[in-house]
Amino acid sequence: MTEGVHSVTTIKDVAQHAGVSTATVSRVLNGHAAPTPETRTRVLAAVDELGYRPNALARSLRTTSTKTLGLVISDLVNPFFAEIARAVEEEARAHGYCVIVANADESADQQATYVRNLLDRRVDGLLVCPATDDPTWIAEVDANDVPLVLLDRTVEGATCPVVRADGAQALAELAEVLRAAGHRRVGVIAGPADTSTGRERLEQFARGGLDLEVVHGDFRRDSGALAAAELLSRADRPTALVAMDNLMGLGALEELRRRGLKVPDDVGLAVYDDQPWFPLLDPPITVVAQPTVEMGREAARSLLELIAGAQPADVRLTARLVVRGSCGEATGAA
Amino acid sequence: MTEGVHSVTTIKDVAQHAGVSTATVSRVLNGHAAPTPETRTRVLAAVDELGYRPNALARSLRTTSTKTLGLVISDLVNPFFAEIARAVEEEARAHGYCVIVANADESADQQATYVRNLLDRRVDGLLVCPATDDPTWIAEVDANDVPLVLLDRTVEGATCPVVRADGAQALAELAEVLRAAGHRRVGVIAGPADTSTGRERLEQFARGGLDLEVVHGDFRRDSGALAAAELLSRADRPTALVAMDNLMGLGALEELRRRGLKVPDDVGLAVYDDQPWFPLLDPPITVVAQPTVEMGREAARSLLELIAGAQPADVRLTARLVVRGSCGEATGAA
DNA sequence: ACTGGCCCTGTAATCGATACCACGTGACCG
DNA sequence: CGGTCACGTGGTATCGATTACAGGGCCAGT
Repeated sequence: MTEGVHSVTTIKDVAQHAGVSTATVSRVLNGHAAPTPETRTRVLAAVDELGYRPNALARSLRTTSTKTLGLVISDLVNPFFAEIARAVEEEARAHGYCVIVANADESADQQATYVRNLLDRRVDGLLVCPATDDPTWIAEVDANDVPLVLLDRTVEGATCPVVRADGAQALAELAEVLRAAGHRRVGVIAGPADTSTGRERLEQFARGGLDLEVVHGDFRRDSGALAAAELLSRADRPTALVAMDNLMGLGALEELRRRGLKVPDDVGLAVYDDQPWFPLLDPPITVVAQPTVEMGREAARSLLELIAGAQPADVRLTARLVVRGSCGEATGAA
Repeated sequence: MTEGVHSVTTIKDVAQHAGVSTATVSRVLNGHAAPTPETRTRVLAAVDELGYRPNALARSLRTTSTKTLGLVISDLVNPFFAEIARAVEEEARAHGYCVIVANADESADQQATYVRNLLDRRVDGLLVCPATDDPTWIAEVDANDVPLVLLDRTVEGATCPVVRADGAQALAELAEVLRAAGHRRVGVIAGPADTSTGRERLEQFARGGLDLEVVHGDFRRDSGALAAAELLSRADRPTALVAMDNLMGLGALEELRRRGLKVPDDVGLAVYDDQPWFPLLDPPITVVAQPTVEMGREAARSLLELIAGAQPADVRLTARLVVRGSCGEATGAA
């Protein structure tokens, strides 16, 4: 338990202390067949006494398994992704895996760097929320034969499982709610055109048949404020705004407040992604809520299956509309 | 660049391809003295052609350095910690280090498990936001001679550097603001008594001389709602609530809304930790804002210094009061 | 009593890199 | 012209584990 001089104890020390070979120690620790109950207890006693813990690096080098998943996330400060990260981590832990979270900050470069870094560390599998459509980094993952699952967003020619939420229905309903509340011209604060979610949400919402004014943001707070500012400055200002992500929604709210515009009387508002504080606003914000926890969990499950050798199918969960009041009330004249 | 059969290329392959020894390849890749410009380019060409990337596990095993920091955080979904995590990660990256984020979920057990796991992985240093005061896990870190820095919270007999924010001044001012607004009996939703921040904030606020009703929460949302409910149900209900953490503040806000109580007329409110959406509420929430980004950055810097062999001092940043209106206006009769 | 087989254990190779040491070569100097 | 020194390079031990293989002891069967 107590080493006078601090020095990491190795399997060799344990072997010596227990009067056996390192092979035997290893066998005991890995529950392998063989060791006699008697040697077993002797080894375990030595382990305990020396406070021995196996060096994970050495072990992984030998076994080519790290029991570690890599998670590359677009933006850690985005609560949507933070929640996903947590769910992934929980599911992974339940299966004896550890997760390394890397934050790409919505940058394709940084994402590529992290993917490489995680591959270097020989993670057993990779979970990525792609920052952009650029698929070049995938080749690198494939070349290393590392299982890969895409989360939330997809990229061009991805052949790996994808886990995401489908908001088509919810966005159609949202268009209907806006129309019913008398909105005809709607300003959309869309995500980047080079992300699948950016494009899809816009496209699906466009099917609602409303007259759209579109400005693209980058899924971050400031871009939401900027986009809102631009939309609200236009000659015939839209009567409602829809932000396609919670952070841009936050930015839009800030801009509305700055301009002293009242929701929903001056301008209606809806946001993609729910947040715990949206119901606390006055009025509470109407949102498209994504099943974040399930997304994280399913993604982790898929990846673990892939690692185990199975061929999990794509997972498509459904987002749902939560009407709260920030779009105004339905008028008789629908 | 393209390997027909997927197989990881090792340094041996590169050596063979370039017609040199593995030692030379290693020297080139590590910028060591020696290699001739000519062999240099030849090796680099081979590296490029084979798409070789060194195995970080093997390298770390040999060098006993992983260029990795471990960050154990109390709760990843808490935006306060998420922001800290991001700052840590950014600072670490700037110095060529990678960060493994582990989420203890405010559980001492899970924290201990993760600390052990990170030690097993031979991180070069450890950054911990302790879940509780229990200091037993520190012995383990010390036994491995791994540099340690405590973040946000401290524990009993910690001999390592600590980075935190000092809210004494801000809390004193808050007490003054509340008093000026006519509040005398204040309900405090305090953090757990077995965390340093839980105790300190309460104690420092208590110095303000107000009549306090205290209920302890656990730094999470639900406990904030529960505590608020209890305080508001008491016979002579406090005229204001102070939540000692943003998540408990969120819970308290939800409870207030549920009861239809208006802030600040029915009950005043202040929260420890600022959040981007607090200014958007009606009224905007008065808060004690912590310098989260600086905390993360300073913690990372301290740890890196410690790793480099220096003896960084404790860092104590200051939190500041941001008065917004949720505590009511100062009345003439102060 | 001898032998075959099983069970437990130890020896040693191995994972993929780094680093120490020694060696060969060319240059420089006396 | 020979010796020394410096520099570039290769061979090999090593990091700390796992694991294939081999060997020794013991029991049972004939």
